[in-house]
Amino acid sequence: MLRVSKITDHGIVILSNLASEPDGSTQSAREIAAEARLPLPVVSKTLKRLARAGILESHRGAKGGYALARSPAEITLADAITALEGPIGLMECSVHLGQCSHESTCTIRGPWQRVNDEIRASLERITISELLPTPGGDGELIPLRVASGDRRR
Amino acid sequence: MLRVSKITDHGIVILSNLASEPDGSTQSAREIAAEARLPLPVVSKTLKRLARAGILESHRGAKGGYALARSPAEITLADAITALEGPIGLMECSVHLGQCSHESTCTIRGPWQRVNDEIRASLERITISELLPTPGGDGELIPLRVASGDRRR
DNA sequence: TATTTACAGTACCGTACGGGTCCGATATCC
DNA sequence: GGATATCGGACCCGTACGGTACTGTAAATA
Ligand code: FES
Ligand code: FES
Repeated sequence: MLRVSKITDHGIVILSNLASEPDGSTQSAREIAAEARLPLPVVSKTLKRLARAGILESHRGAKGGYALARSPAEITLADAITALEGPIGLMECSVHLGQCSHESTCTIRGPWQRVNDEIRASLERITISELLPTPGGDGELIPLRVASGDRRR
Repeated sequence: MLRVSKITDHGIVILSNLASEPDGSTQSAREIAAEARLPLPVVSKTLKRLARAGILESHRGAKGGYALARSPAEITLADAITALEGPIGLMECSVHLGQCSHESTCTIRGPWQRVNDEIRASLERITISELLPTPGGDGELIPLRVASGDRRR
């Protein structure tokens, strides 16, 4: 299905929730889980990964919690995905060579690489702040800048 | 990693190999496996899926085998991926609603959908024939039409 | 028609990863 | 300094899927 992993899914939701808070505010894992209506362990694990990748700041102890390490407009979807499930690579050989059993006979590596780059570029274009409803109006969504005219099937 | 499944990976390689044969020619699963240097069972399963999806024609019995059901230029990557691993949907809720536990509180569905559409559009733009080396020159690759200027990180 | 070839479908197995639990480390507050 | 709250890391478990094997069925050939 070309799906991002479940944990990434959760992570994006969490990030967008955090981004809609006044900036710099820290929330505990428990609060975040409640807001996202997700089980605490899952949220906790997700937060840990995001913190380790430097997307979130973590503060321990009482009154501790997590906060965005930088502005939502500076966090791209590619950042989040990479942090949560590793480098973006559609195929095994997209991430580093020598994986596909026999690159010698395979002529499609180059073209695949371009597809990969194109998709990564798409994901790098979108930031967390673009996922939020507009601060003023409720429910209204910021329109995305789509790369080219969208062509449905 | 935002990876396509392994079977899709194999499928694309197989399709590109078939596409480089003179068109209409059928090859047995055994031959195809030999050419792709992949274990026969894996290739066999992959071919079955592609045939069921109508991308390949299968012919049983002696002298049977598989052949492309249509021109390589008419088979997009999206077709192949959909055939091999189901509909393209980055998140659970991208494919059909009512999956994400609580769509009511989730504000990011709309934007995500656009990201999904954009990526699917990319995959629909690329055909199998574009993965092949140019028929005349050896090793030279047909340049892809990238959607927009590629911006590396 | 008998035989051979090769695809079709089903069922089975092992690993990988999402999901969950537990204990240790650290900062705040009394 | 003790108590409490919260994050960090290691470990365990169940499911899902890639990989495999087996049996059935259709087509070609003699
Ligand atoms: S598919 Fe990976 S090198 Fe060919
Ligand atoms: S509805 Fe699926 S992430 Fe919100």
